[in-house]
Amino acid sequence: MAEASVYKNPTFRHLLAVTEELISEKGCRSTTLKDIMDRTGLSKGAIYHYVDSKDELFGLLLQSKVLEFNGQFESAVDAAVNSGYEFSPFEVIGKNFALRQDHQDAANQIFVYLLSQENEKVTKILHDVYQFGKEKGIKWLRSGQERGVIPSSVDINKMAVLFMVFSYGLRMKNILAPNEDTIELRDIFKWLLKSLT
Amino acid sequence: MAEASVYKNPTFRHLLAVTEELISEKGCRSTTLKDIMDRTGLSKGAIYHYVDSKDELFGLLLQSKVLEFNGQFESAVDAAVNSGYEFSPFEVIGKNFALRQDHQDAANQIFVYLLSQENEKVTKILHDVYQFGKEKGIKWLRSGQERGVIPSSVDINKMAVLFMVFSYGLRMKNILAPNEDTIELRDIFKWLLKSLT
Amino acid sequence: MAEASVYKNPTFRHLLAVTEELISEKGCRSTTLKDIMDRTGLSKGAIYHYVDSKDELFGLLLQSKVLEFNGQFESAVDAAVNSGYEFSPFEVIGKNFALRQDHQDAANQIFVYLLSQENEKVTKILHDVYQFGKEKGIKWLRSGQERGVIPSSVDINKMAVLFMVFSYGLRMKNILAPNEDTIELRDIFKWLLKSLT
Amino acid sequence: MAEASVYKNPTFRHLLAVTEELISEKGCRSTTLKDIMDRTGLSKGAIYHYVDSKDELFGLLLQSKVLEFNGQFESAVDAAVNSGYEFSPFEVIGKNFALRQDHQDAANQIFVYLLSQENEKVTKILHDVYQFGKEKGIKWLRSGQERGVIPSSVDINKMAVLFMVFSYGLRMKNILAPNEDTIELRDIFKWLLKSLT
DNA sequence: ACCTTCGGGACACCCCGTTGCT
DNA sequence: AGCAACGGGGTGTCCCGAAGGT
Repeated sequence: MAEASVYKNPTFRHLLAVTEELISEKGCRSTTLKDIMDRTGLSKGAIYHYVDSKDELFGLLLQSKVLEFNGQFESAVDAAVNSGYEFSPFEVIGKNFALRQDHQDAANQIFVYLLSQENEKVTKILHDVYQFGKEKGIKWLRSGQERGVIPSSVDINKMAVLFMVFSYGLRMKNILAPNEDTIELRDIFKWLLKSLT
Repeated sequence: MAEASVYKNPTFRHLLAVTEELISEKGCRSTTLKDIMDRTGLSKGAIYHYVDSKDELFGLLLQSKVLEFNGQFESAVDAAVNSGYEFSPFEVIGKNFALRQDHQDAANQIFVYLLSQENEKVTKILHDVYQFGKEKGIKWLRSGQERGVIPSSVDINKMAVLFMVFSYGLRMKNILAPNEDTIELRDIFKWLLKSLT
Repeated sequence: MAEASVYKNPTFRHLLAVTEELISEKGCRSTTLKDIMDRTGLSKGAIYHYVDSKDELFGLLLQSKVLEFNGQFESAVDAAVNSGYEFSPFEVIGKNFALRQDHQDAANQIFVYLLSQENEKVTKILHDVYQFGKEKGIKWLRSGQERGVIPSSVDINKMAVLFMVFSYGLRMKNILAPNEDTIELRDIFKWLLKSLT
Repeated sequence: MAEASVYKNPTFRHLLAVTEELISEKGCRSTTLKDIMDRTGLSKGAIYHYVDSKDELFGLLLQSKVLEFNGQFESAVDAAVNSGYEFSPFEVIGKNFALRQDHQDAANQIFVYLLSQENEKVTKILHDVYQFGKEKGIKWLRSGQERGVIPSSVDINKMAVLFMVFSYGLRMKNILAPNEDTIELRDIFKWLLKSLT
């Protein structure tokens, strides 16, 4: 998950912002290059100067959102730790889960859209996003262990993977059956904790 | 999940079979109508006589695979029950999980592909597939309860939904990171057992 | 050089006619698909229904012109034979040479344009056109031999190939240096006659 | 055919060398500016600093090859003259013909490619190349006349033009029907000599 | 002089879906 | 039940220009 430097370029940032807007409005499949051209004011050549394909554009947008989310996450953890308040990991991670369940969120839409992708670059981005989430989870779990909230017997790595699996599964469920069978986060936590001790 | 009668038509069955082949070979996105036309020998008009869009074709193929899988599942349960042997639900459900993790499987590819879909018909099919899986899970859990393998305190419905979420999540994980963090079936069984008590 | 039947379709004939017009006006490279669409009133899809690529369209146009020219040639020979007049082969072949030297002629432009082509279909068409010309030459030479105008010692096949080479060479020269070193038809006749004895 | 001085610049020479390589490998049409950029390591701007268009680049490459060939030709003639050996024009000119028949040769490919060109600069280069070849032929024929190998009655200019026409024609034939109807050089010489005396 | 980054737009081709005829 | 003909939108490739840095 490197080369975040690209995201500094104002034209490129604009390109990403517009793309995100459009995806939120009309979804990935319906967002055409022409739409992007029209709203950014950029030409096809300009866009293809920054990316190699529409899918890569979507992929980079996803990556940027993940990167951005990471910043928020880190700040939240730091704040919780430094404030001296009781460390409440469930709130932070809960937000993460909540976001992941928001079907309209552009990042989620892109994620799902890119899953059926053969493109190598995109595959790499997707894999990076997964790794990134897992590592973040590990970090958070470890922090919980240090504070005694999570039993030290728990296999952190396995637990993190399980978190990811559930997180992704929830996303899918929310697409398939948005308003039925709402799952409470506390149920999942209960389940996971029980399973892992 | 009705109108399975359509699947009787030999031309349509041929159409589905060819489509499945192609998807297994090249993936959903790369499978074009032209490919299908060439290999079936059918013209565009003939294909559109059976379906309204390519996505619907994919959707119906997915549905047919689910229906087919159901038959196998029911037989397995019946066989286990009638054989007088110890009821071994984990084997059956394990197969299900295993299948869902097979990234090459056409049904899985279609499922993922159709997730990023706006089409109403397709949404319905996807929802049906979800419901179908959930109901199957409920049936299986209830059967377990009746035999005393599963404690009666378990909320069958909630548990079935959890299973679905977990199943879908595994599928995603397998696409994103196929060879890392492999989750063993035995681990899954362990968790399931623990969570059920 | 088969499947002349395609040329019966009125839409396709129109397509060819318009393409020929455009090439005569602006040359091959400058004739775009949009030009053809605009003037034929056909859509992109309609055009690609008949041909697989622009180059193939050009190739088929060339083929049709050669076919058409053949008809004229055959008639001319028949007329000469049947009229009882002295057989004057040079006039007919002379016309051929003259046509080949006309740089503006669409067929010539296409021919030159397609020479730098990798496309397999196009290569085949070009080769067919060559063969076709050679065979026509052979026929004509043989007919001359039967009438005693051409000595029987002449190697008909070799001579036909020489004619082709010469014909193509003239075409090139006319593109490269249109107004210099003009080669008079009478000179060509003189050479041909001398070389034949 | 002036300004050979440009060819001294090492970057430009590199540019030409790479372009020649690529054309030999993939042909003119398939050789894109991007290919050239990638292999030279030069940027678009750098390339356009030396040439005004891709066609001009190809044209200059052709010119450089012709210039280079000329050096070899002159040396060969001088060597033949000075060595005191019997002047053997057929060998030298034969090499020329042989080269022209090599379809893979980059110079030939470019030549054919540029024929269908409207660009003024390119037209000029092509014309120059023609003139250059003709003059070389005249020089050689005159030398042959002085030595009595060629009858003095032959119109040198006309003969040179005929040579060019045949040379170009052979090139075309070789593209169209590479392995059929191989023409022996001696046949052409025989024919030309007969025709011109 | 030499080279780069950024940007523009024309173009070819692919691909899905519709229509009317048999 | 099946098909040829057709429409037209979408993507990515490609050549090139402009502005500016070294």
